[in-house]
Amino acid sequence: MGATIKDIAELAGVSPATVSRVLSGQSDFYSEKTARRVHRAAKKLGYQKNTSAVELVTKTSKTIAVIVSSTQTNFADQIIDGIQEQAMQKDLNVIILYAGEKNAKLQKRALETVIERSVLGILLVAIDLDPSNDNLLRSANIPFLFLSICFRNHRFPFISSDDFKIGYQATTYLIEKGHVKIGFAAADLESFTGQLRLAGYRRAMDEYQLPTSPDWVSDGDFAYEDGVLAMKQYGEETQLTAVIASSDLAAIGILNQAQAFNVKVPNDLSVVSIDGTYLCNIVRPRITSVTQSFREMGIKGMQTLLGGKLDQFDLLYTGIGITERESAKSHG
Amino acid sequence: MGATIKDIAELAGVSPATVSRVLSGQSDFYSEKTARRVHRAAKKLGYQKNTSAVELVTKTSKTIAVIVSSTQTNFADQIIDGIQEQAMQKDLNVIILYAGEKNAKLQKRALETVIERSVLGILLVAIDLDPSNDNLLRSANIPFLFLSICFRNHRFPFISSDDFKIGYQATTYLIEKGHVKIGFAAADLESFTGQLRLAGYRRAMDEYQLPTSPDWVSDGDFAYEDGVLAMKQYGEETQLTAVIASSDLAAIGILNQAQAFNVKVPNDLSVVSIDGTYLCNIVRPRITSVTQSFREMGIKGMQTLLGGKLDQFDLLYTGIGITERESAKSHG
DNA sequence: CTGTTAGCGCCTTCAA
DNA sequence: TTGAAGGCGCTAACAG
Repeated sequence: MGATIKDIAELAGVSPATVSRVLSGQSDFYSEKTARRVHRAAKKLGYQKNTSAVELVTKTSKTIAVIVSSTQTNFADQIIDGIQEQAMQKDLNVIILYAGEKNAKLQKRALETVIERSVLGILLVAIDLDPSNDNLLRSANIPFLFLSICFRNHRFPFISSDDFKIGYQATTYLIEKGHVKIGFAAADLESFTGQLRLAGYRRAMDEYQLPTSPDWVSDGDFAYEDGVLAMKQYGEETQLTAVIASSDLAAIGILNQAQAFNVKVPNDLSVVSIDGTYLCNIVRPRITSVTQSFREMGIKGMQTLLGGKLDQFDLLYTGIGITERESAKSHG
Repeated sequence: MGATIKDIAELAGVSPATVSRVLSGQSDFYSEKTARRVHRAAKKLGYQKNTSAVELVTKTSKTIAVIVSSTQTNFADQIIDGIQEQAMQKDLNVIILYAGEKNAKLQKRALETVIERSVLGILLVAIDLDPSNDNLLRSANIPFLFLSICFRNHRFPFISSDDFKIGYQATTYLIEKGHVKIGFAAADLESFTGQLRLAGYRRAMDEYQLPTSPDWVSDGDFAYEDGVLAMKQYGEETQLTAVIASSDLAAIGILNQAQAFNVKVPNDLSVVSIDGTYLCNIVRPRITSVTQSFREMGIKGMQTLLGGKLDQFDLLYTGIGITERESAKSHG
């Protein structure tokens, strides 16, 4: 293939070791003169460093791996943006791998790929790791951190929004707007995230001594279709005056099905979504949301990952906040 | 770090060479018995192959790299899906890197990262490579192929939709619906893609002997805001009865600004977008689009990349088609 | 400041 | 079918 440091050494009339020192920028260990000679020779030969060789001997890599749950998670972009920003700043490379949705085999494959390459660190974005892969990840001896997902019992270190608070805040927002009958739609109730949010919703309703009904809670998977289904479940003549959607896409599903029912948002029904991605701004009516700090999640994620101490890592939540738009209004 | 084949060899009572043969599956070169022994030892030690070492000696890698222009290109997901499908099938790993939007430095960085790792092949999705990086890519001696972007004069091999045809087809569709005054909005007229589509639009208008006006063509960058701006440029009282948007997001921008103007879509104004991603289905009215075969682009991309012969590669266009939805209707 | 030497973990002849 | 030996390209002591 390409030229090696040996070729450069020959052309520049120095030893390979010197070339190595110059090229890897170990300043103070070579003279300006030889440095220039080496660089010139390298350029002339179109030299490209062989990362495999470097990593083989140094046993460290300058790339961090991001494993994402699928191509469909529309907020992952923001998290990755934050990661990239930090990587740039710290002169690290980032590679991204997809691990599908709840697919143990794909997860394993992605993990193996990055472990075999002994990356510097692994960030897992919205990955609900199959327990069969726990050991693989743990025994690799590579720092890792989960992003945008919560675990029970400190199974793994993670950074996420406080999902209980998300549910709580969305609900109190609506209650304080005068709503009493509030739906909770399209979250995956099997997931810890979904359960936390639901718990937050229930707590808020309880605190205000508002009755709830199982019919108001619809199961799903955070998807557009789940929003549509939820609205269908509530029905054309629903008694609900407000709904909390588990994601922006789910909220759009609710909006569209409401329109099909000729239920007016926000006049007949207020909708609050969770996430607050750009989608909230481009649909009409715009969607009021509990907005998560995804970009910050990426930034904090990188900082934490690189900061070490992941073993004694104690829960870090990134901020959330209500962004008011047109899809929710006061009731009564 | 982890165990090496030497450790395994010791534990299994064979030579490292044998372990290597067993683990890399060179069947016919070892007995079942030793194979079992080796595998058992490997599992016991939690062995993970050191990819750096393997690649250093074999000089080949089983991973293909995908470089994407940014996290914002919402159709890239579909292309990547297609790529992943093929990779899965051929037992290849894929890593994804972002190269920003028109950012020569980021492009260079991404290229270097993957070249240094001597990946099997490089797929560049929606990357308008800065000329300063042409040489880097070419001299790496790694097969590469551009996806979803066109080049003049065979600068690089690519697979894309036929952008001229896209412009032409969108226009004739509207003309045949009776529209005469048709806008062409929010495409980047500096890009070859934008120019081709515009040429297609003009050809169609010409063929039907329809006059056009420079005012009907708005420049932009395929973004949501460009759609909004285009509609503002056309104005509340526009004479246009139809507009072709350069992307789904741009179309949504047009929709929203039209609504702000109280211009009814499709009654007062028909809108056709280019791309046909899921966004077309979740906004109201749904958007009629010239739909591109992004997934197929990914699949064909992988096949072509791996098939070799990229030097004598002759243009391959993936299919397009009109998907009728509610945002466009007959005029007059 | 620079050259020499010895591997990193693995694959691959070559011989046995 | 297996083992021994050499080397991939690079870095890291250790001398000088």
